[in-house]
Amino acid sequence: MKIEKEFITDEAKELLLTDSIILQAYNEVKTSICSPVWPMKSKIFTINNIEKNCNGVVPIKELCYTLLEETYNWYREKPLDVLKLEKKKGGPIDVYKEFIKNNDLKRVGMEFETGNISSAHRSMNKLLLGLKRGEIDLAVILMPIKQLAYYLTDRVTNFEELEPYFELTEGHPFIFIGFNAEAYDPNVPLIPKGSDGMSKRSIKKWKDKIGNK
Amino acid sequence: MKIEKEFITDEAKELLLTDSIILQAYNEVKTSICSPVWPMKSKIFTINNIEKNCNGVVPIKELCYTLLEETYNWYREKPLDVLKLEKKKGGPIDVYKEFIKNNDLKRVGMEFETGNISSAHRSMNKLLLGLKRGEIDLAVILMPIKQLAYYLTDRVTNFEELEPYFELTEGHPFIFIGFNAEAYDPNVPLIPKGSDGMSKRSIKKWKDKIGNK
DNA sequence: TATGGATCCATA
DNA sequence: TATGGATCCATA
Repeated sequence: MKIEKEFITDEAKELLLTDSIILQAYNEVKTSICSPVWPMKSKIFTINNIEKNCNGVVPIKELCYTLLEETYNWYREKPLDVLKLEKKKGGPIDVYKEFIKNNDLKRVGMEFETGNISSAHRSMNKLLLGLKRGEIDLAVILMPIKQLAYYLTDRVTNFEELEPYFELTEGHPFIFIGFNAEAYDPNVPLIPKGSDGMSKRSIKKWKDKIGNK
Repeated sequence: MKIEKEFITDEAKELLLTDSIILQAYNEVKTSICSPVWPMKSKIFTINNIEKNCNGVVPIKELCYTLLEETYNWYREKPLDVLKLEKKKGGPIDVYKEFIKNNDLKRVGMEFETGNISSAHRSMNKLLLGLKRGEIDLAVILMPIKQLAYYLTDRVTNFEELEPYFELTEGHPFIFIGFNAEAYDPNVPLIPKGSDGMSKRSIKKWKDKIGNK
């Protein structure tokens, strides 16, 4: 997979220039989102473009999550205190990591969005809530660009459709990343839809880490 | 239908106390959301509660829209300039009216939310964008409360599930209204799902008004 | 029961 | 093609 579009708020730009652990976080994210390949034994991600909406989305995230969790030690499903403890309502952040260096702690929350475009608004709002409440220091959303989304499940999140709303994150460190396949080819296998494509690998959840403390 | 929960930001409270046309808008909205009945010849809204998720949602909005459009002269599908003209991306606001009195113009944008809960985040974000850009002066979201939503299509918007995110609208005049059925009865007809329940009545669209100018 | 998601529909 | 929506699924 490759990164093709990006929007970085001024606050995030400033952090990337001045904070080496934030830069490390950003590099881990970029390496991870570029790691998915298709078909599985290929070196690049080639999407079947035989017709509109012909591919499912679930397996796309697989390798990215694996790298984040197993190589870079990010966690999955980190609850926000504001939702879990204070309001007792609302689910966790998709991916999360705490970076510590020289007594400086930086917490990064990320959402890998392949759900319906409306779901991306919830992801953005959740990360924004985490930023406003000071529970994370940087927010990231990963999503396909429109050109790729055309061949995925109808109405999945795409960079261009969320873009008009990026300005709602102004004043906060936020990074939006739009990824694309390296190649389009009607002869590669279709990505299965439905639960067939669901990975059975158990995920590295935040609550398991907490439980082990 | 009846109003059972409500959240009004400080800015909206202030407007309601000081601006008589905003108060009028609010009263029109309240009267309209209370107007739906079921079954159609009844005086109240009684929902079939035979089992979880047994009713569709589309016909619920019917009478509310009718009153807003035909009695109170609200319009449907008002585009925001920021989306339509500037960013050339994104759809219109669901319901809209301009109130004018003594040379004072107040524009109210509203969304009647019966889509998936994630869709309510988009509605909120769109109205917020309209407020931040100064294209509307008051935003309103209408949605079922959880108790009612339990008997509607799975995962439809409900007041309680959006509630943790209300604080993202702080600093702006925003009103959230949660409605409920007056009665629950397993013997009233189910509200049909799918397009069967879709009204064929043509709606009073903003662009038609503009076109007639 | 609660929650994020995945999928396809209807209309312009 | 673009966009809001309606519906049901999977998992905890």
